[in-house]
Amino acid sequence: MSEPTFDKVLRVASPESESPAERGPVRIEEVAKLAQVSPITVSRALRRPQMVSAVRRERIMKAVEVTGYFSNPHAKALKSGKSDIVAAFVSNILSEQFSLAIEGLADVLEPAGFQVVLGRTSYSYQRETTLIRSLTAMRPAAVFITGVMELESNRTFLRNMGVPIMESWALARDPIDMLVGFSNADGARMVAEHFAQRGHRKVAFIGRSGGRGMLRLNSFAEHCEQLGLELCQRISRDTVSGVPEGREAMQDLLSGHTDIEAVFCASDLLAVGALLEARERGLQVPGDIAIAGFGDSTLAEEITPGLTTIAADTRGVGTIAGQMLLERLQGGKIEQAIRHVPLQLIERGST
Amino acid sequence: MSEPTFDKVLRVASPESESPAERGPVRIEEVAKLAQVSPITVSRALRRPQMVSAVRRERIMKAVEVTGYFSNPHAKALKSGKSDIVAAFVSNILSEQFSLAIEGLADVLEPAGFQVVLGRTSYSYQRETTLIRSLTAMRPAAVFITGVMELESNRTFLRNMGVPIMESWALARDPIDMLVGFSNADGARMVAEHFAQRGHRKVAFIGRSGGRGMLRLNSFAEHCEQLGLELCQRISRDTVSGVPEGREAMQDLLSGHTDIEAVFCASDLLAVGALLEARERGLQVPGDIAIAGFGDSTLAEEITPGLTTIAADTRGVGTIAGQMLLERLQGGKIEQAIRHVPLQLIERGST
DNA sequence: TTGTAAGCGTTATCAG
DNA sequence: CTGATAACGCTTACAA
Repeated sequence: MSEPTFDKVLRVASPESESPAERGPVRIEEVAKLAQVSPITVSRALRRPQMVSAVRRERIMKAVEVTGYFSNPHAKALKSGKSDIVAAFVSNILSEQFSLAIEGLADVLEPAGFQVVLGRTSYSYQRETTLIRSLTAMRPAAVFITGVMELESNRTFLRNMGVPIMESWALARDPIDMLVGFSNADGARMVAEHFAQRGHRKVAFIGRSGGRGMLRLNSFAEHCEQLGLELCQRISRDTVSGVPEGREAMQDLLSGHTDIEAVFCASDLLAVGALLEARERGLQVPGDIAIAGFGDSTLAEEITPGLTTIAADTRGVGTIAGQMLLERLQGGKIEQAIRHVPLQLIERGST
Repeated sequence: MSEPTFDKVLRVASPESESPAERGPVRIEEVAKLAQVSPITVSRALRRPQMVSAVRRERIMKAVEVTGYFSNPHAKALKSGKSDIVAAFVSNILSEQFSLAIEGLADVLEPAGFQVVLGRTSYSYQRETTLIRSLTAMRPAAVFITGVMELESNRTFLRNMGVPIMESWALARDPIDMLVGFSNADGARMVAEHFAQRGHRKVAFIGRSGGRGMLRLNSFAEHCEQLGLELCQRISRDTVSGVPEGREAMQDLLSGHTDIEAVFCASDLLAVGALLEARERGLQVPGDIAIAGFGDSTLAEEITPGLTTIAADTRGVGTIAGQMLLERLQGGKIEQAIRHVPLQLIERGST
């Protein structure tokens, strides 16, 4: 292998007034000495400024500035039994939708002084259980979950922590504590109605056999029946929902019934796979077969033809979750523990 | 708004042998009492098992099991001055490439008992500086950065922390401590060579005006000259590199020179935007104009025609970073502080 | 409004 | 190899 070429990377000079040569972290005592008060007064000035007289408060703030003091979160957490960490459980950090929710959450919580710490459950109960142990060891101030905790033992464990817990995504009836989500059932209904409006009769479903996939299938099946649609085939897999899986599922579908008019895929990635496969086999989309997805990923917009899909405001889920958690963290009460975020059917070229 | 439909969400019964009704976290003292040793022996048995006799070690491990003890990370960090946290600075958690690197990093570090904590710098020096303060307050065991720290003051600050620091992505010459990256310059060279091979003469560039965009432009320009290609137009923007920006840039490009044969876009998203715009204006890709990107996002593969692009093993960057950090964390020495990850040109339909 | 005293749970240090 | 002791930096409880 030839010698790689180095990149000339930008370097930016320090702005004025930088911290003097670091000689280890500054402790509260140092600030106290400089401000001529006791350490506890510094602590108070920083946490509840109104508890300290204006004169001292100003002296303290100046001293904090000068020394570059930053409270040691471990000492704080050890003494108070509670940290400024909000633990967020995410099944898959590569998911655009989950990442958006985390962004929304962090955008609300970070300005309030909380640190969002991500834990990856990787869709595994084993990982989830391990993770709960290690994250709760950090004495988080609150917990957010992109999804619903399924294992009863983990639900109990979280409940017993005594901190605000926010589940999300599916609109489940009995959250551990609070929940913000959209109704998978409603989304599936919208697709069934859309297919019916378009005059399709013979339809099919592609999705995962568990979790959200199942929720979407059940509702889709139910509403197809109500609307007089014939659900000819249901392809449920136990695997990940990716583009390749969508292709495979479409192959299976087309090798069976050849008169399917519309397919509902429980995720956009599956739908994209299905769409690519259909077109490669010479089928017109939506002429020969209409395809709808779920999730409104960027892919749905960029692909040709655009993918009709169910859009959820996933960043909004994170934002609302953050606001509710913050309210509780600041001592407030939440009257409505379950918040519903409506879905929307986005019509594009694929149906 | 009509009443939303609730989802019937899966619940899974607890497996056998669950922790008994939680009555607050277990402390090391409790374990010690049960195992009939002193707390410090428990601590040792957990951290350096070989320092404790086999008999006691077993008694202790059993007691840990029975009580469900999990060491309090705050007490540990407070006393030892070092936590099990690895701080990871990411400019954008929505980026597929960065997320992959984080996955790779966490996959290596988590099994070794470290917690990867993400901080979002959002491409802002301000945010980055604030974040460094709050993350270093956690006394991380190591630091990972998706990118290179540019501000000199922040570089100094990190260096002074005295923990392993890993920068990444660009192949810069003088890292704070360690670095794993690929050569942006090499990637741009590959594209120039590819265009030359294809017989193109009049080429253009679209990218960001700073950071990686600039690196790629400089190298591209240099190699175009060497290869006898004419770099007719360079469109550099100061904004985000998204699909809409790619469209706009392509509009600008086409409103100027109309005889451009090939365009190198410094990111896949820009390239996708450019590609969509070109096709909507009735141009054949690659017949009328060839387009190449950088990054090999999933989009590059799924779009029609497939996007020729420079692929980097970004998960590999995270994995290697994790391995090197781990080596250092376990007391080892790293002889080669800079690791080069080769790039690869993926030929698809767009060129 | 401010300060004193004590201790959160762990581990470094030193003694045995 | 094991244990007693003290201390990490902060905040709760109480007192002034």
